[in-house]
Amino acid sequence: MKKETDFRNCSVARLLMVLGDRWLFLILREAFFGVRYYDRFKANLGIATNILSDRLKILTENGIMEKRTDPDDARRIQYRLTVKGLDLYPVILTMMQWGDKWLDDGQGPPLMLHHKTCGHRLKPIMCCSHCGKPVQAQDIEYTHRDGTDMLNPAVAAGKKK
Amino acid sequence: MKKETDFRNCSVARLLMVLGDRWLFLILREAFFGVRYYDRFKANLGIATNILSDRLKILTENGIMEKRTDPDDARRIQYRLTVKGLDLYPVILTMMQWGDKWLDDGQGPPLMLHHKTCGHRLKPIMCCSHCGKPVQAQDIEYTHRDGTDMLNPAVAAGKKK
DNA sequence: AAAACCGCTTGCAAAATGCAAGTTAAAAAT
DNA sequence: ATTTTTAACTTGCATTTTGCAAGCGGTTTT
Repeated sequence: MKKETDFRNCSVARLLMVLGDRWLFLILREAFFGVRYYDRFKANLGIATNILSDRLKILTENGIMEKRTDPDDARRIQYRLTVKGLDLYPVILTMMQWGDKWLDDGQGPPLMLHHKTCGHRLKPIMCCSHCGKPVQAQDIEYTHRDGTDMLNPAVAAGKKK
Repeated sequence: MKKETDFRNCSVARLLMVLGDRWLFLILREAFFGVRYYDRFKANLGIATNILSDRLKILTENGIMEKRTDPDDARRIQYRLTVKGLDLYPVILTMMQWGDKWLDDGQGPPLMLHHKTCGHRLKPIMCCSHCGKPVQAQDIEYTHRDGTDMLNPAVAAGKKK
């Protein structure tokens, strides 16, 4: 995929230009589980060292993770999620939920989430911050800020071809 | 990435084994915007034809989209999201939101969402279905169904190394 | 001082990608 | 009725990306 492509000036595309790789998401998943060290990422994911260092570089260069030398051992480097990185949690959660629902092996979800705040098992749902109702694809309309037609970006809104 | 890898029996990893590619997500984005035809996906994304047909094949083989011949023109094939595919909406939405927030070009979000149900601009948030509060990474605890330690999967839960 | 360990880098073979050209079947135009 | 156009691919090939193995340079332990 060419980096210079505009992709209809869309935030999904922008995210994918940074995170469009399986390994990146898997590293993030590990990070959300609390993993912080190179060798642990490597061991848990079975990822090749060159790929791992490349991906960690991408994540740090994009401000999603940050490097920190371990105060107890100067050889070790901590990789930690930044605020920007922590903000990716809903993406990982929604992925997990879809996998739980549609890629089940018949034994139920591999991982259970517990919501410490309320003490119950977490079932996350996407809600409208205004009305509080769950969000569904068919309830949403789109408007592009530059007036582009969503279905045919070559045609400006309101103008007929 | 090797397909046979288990990846700690995680739903995120399972999803990524199917959807671990930029193009797949971009095709899905188009589909959620209402795009249904091969030539429109091609034109809107600027994707090579062999890649597009390959990705559409992956999506249909995995039950995320389905092919349907157009009743008005037997040459044309409609690609539509299945229920399983529509269920990926929260993933796309959370991606969009993160991009809006962290990859802003200073002009605000490229795309505005309007919630038809309540008539207001949509700002989706992840909530706990039980207590209704927004979900944050630090409020969640994990338990693996097979007792695996999240940080070190080689160690069973409760056992010290 | 020697050995072990951590986080890489390098070399190279294999796979994935992107472009252009060709193919098949249906529909529209002549 | 025949030719032309259109839609959705497929194929060939050069370029790029990936993945494995081996090596390397600091830091800590022995």
